[in-house]
Amino acid sequence: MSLVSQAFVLPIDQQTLPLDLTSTLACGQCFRWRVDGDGAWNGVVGRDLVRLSMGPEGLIIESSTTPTAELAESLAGYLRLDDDLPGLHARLGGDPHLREAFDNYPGLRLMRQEPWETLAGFILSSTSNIPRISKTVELLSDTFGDEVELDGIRRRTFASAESLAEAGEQRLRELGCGFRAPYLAGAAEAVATGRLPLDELRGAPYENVVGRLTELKGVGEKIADCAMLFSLDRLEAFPADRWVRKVLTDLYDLPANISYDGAREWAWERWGGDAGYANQYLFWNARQSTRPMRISQ
DNA sequence: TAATAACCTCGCAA
DNA sequence: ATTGCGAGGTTAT
Repeated sequence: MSLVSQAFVLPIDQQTLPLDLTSTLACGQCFRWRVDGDGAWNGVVGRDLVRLSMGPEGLIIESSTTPTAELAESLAGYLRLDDDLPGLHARLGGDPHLREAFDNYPGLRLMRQEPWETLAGFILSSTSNIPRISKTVELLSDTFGDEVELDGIRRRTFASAESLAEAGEQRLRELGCGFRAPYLAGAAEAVATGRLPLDELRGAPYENVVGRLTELKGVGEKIADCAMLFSLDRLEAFPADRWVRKVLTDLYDLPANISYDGAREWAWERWGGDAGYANQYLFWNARQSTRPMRISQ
């Protein structure tokens, strides 16, 4: 088994360090991870095509570049393995609705994705759905990304901001972006020119980051919150979409017409810096129990 | 400040 | 197979 010999195993103790690849990679925070026939997940992280699966001793990592301890460390950051999930479950588990979500998806983790890919993906999410977003993101990558190969699997890196800026609105419309095409092209231009330095936003105050992101046409508070929560280390971000808002009204008795800011303030009072995790667990639990998504391809 | 229509196209259900 | 509906929001009125 030459494949196994090339794999790197990152020890995982599910008791102290729970990790569930399926819920983490399928819960709607990322758009480019797929399960293959063996039940392993493959996705592109930076310039590497990576294949992940859970073995008895931990996370099995294969990569288009030789899997090393350094890559494993990088993926540990990508999967936010440093987040204390048991602690989170203990802090918020008194809430019966979160308790249910924790019990259903105990190893669901937020991720630390690349800011540009995340922002672009969620610009495309506007009035759309996960299958369509995934398809468009993949088409953009197939068109503008660089090929990477692992054990016969061929994928491409995500389309750079430069490539999408150069492509322009009309080309992005041809590739199925619809009315989001000018938004994506504009964001790509801002990032490519350095006018919007995404990586420098990581440490800035919350309101400043929201302010910078929402300067972009097509990026409102919800999409800004998604980019912040899924890629910019802002775990307090609370991207209340229609599913989460329905949870807030149906399960927590908040008024249906509560403002976006009102929902965020309410979440911060209740969950503080854990608001982002609460959001994702509630989103995925509601989404799966209402209209379960088929996890495949 | 708050409500409403328009925006592209595609996936999915009937 | 074909049709019709609604989709993880934002902007413009």
